[in-house]
Amino acid sequence: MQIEKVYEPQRFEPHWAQWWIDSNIFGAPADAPGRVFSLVIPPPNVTGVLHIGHMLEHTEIDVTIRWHRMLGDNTLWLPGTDHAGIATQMVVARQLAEEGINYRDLGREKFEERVWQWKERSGDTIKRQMIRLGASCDWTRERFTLDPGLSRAVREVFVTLFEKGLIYRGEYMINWCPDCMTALSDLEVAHEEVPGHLWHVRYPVNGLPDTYVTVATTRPETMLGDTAVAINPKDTRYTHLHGRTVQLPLMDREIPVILDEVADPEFGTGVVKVTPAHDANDFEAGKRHNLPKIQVIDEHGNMTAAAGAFAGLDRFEARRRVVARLQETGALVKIEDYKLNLGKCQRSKTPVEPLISTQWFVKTKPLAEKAIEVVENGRIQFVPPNWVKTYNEWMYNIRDWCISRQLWWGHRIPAWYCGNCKQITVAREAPAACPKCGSTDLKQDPDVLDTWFSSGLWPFSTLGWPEKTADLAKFYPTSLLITGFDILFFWVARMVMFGLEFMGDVPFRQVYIHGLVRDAERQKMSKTRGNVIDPLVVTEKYGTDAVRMALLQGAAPGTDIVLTEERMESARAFANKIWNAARFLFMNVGQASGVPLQTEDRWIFSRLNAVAADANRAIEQYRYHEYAQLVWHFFWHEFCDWYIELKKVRAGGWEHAVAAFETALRLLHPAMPFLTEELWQRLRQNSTKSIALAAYPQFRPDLAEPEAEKEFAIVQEIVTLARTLRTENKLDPKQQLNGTVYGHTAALEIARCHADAIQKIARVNLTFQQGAAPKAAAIRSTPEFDLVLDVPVTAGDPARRQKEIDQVKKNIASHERQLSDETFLSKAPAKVIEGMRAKLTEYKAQLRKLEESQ
RNA sequence: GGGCGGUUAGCUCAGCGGUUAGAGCAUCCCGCUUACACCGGGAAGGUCCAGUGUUCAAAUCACUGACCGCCCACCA
Repeated sequence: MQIEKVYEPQRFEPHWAQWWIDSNIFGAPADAPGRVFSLVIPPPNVTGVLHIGHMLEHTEIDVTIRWHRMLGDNTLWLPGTDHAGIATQMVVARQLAEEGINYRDLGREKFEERVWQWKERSGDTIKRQMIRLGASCDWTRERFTLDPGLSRAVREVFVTLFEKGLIYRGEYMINWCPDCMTALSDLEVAHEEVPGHLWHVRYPVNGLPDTYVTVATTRPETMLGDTAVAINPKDTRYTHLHGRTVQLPLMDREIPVILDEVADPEFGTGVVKVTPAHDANDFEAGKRHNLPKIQVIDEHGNMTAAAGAFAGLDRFEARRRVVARLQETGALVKIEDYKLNLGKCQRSKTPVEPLISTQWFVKTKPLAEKAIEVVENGRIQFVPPNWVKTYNEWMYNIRDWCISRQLWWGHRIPAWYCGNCKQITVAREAPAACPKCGSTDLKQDPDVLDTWFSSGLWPFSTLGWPEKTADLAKFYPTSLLITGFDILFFWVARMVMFGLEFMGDVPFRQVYIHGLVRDAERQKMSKTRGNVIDPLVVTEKYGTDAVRMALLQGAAPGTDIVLTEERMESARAFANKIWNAARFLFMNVGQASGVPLQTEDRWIFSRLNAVAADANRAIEQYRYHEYAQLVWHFFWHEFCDWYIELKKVRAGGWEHAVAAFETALRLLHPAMPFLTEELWQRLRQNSTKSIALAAYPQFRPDLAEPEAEKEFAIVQEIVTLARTLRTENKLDPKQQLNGTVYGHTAALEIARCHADAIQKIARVNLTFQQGAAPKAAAIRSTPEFDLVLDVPVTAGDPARRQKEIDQVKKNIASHERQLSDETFLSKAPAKVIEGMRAKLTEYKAQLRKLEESQ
């Protein structure tokens, strides 16, 4: 059988990627019997191409998915993409801006057309990338959040929640991004600590000459909208102000002193200005005291007419001017440096402006209660489990969710306004006439929904809900969700709430939270840092399998993943190693078959069996790094370094080697699907179509061969010690040496059995002697035997020998100390004591040998 | 202000109560041994952040502290 010398993944990876799809290897029939495993993809945003973080996520998902498929489960990985409202709208708007077009001038319809064009391209790219990365999804079930079916689900959910009173519309203080020109949810505001100032401003008290109250503020420009100052009712310092009013500087407006808990006596002067229109706390205080709300900043972030002399100014310019004016008038008492937590728009990084606005909200408390319960009672499990705390923290302190966005790209809110009677009608489809007055002058709400509203329905909307589909019956609840912690609240939490509310069941049974991909310096990857690893580039350079393997090697639960060129290089070397092992096997297969199993054959099958047990457990527990290391170590350091090397010096029996190799390929397949498919297809000793559908190796007690493992360990030990002695004594690696093994009958018997193999591998001709070894220069000892090489007496290394003796002495001392300790003997388990005694005996024997041979 | 994670070999990380603490990469030495130089063989390298405690036994558990990340939070 011919196979090319060099591993060139680019030659076959795209081929198998396409073949898997053409052969419908990954389709999950809704009517098949048997155990089901289902997972919906965290839909990537159609904002562009996939980055390395996606590749990590998809690799982890793919390993688990392929494993389940090979276990024989009816396995579904449902792929798709998210319209990502605000993010995508910004991308396209920016693109238009580069063409010199303001997207608003284009008009809503034309703009939406442009976004759809963008979506088609981005969606295609994402799909192509995923296919190239070997993601074993069922593409016949691909979904997009704006698909008609999913849009219907959105309307159904909206209307139902509205009818239940869980969605309401009202005027509240919301986070407003003056740059994106839309309302945001609390989650879309990123708080950042920035240096700022605390300006102390004094307000004259009416009716008390030369009396002032000093307030401290970080936003002096908002004072133009002050409608009160507040003091704490318990604050005895200010009882003389009760019932009074103060004069608002710059505006010359008389505002009341109110008694309210917003004022913290401990902070600043204990007096706080109240701006109900531009601060969430003040908004609440204003409601309590029936204060007027004066909006001095508009949606563009500019000062309104109500700001008097400052009208029309940008809010930051207004701040400078207000401060300057206060200074001039002597109202500014003090400027203090102060670090403040500035809320910025997650997308545009613009400081968010708290504004009063009429928006749609989801009443989240009732939904959250159930969502907390299912995690508490274990119906949903988090891996690693510490995420439960984070999840609960958020759920217990949940606040209502502002879901309306003043954008064009997204799901239109299913509400219609009557131009005649102002009635608002919420409905699944556009009503023909106003149900209240019969007017046909109806306008749909121009706003769209928060992207996460539709993402929250993803586990069931993608399966056909609200229709009662076979898919839904078969695959909901999904088995597992694999995603990043950054969208735990945005997405995971919402899916749990919606899933419970509309399906009456959890959306998934387990959530595995993966880490972040970082660079060699542990830095987060970002475009601005210029340290991003492009999946397409590295895939082309090292092969998909190698990149997957490199990612998996770092993918320990609860940790971030460091990905470096070196790691990918070494993973590629691993692939090359397997490739060449296959090449060697193929060259020899067919030669002298019919040879019975040798010790090394029994050993490798026994090892394979043990690795199968470990690999299954590792994947099951999402210990991808462990799985990667297991197969890596097995292939390279057991199969190649020992097994093949031994096979070389045996006559024939290659069919056993091929059988072991084939099993190992199946073990490796979830990690490196392309390489394993390529080699497996070349082997083709199975009637199964693809290795992706072959059985995943399982542990079988009857395949364990402890005697063969023990026997082989002695062979390994003799060979390794012979090599050590050779290097230590600076001997030519090619020189054939003579040596003697001293030891007890059992060990000698084994050694004698494999003398020919040892002779060829270690290049030592062995003789065998019962009993202890005499003094020799080149000697190495184990508890089982001594190995002496016949080399010039001068060649030894006394320093190394002394070091070894010291180490053994130290071990003996510590063991003796332990074993003479009464408490230890009375409290430690017998197994431990026994083990320690045995060890002590061994050390003593070893020491004797070392000293005798010195 | 709360919460979560981390601190182990030069680097990146495993290990998370019982033998002399491991891996990959990097380093040093020797080898083009007829699958593979994307290779083989050998070696060197660690007071497991500090302190206190629990325990017969601690890198591993608890507490305290230091330093580094991250998340959440309406004190002006």
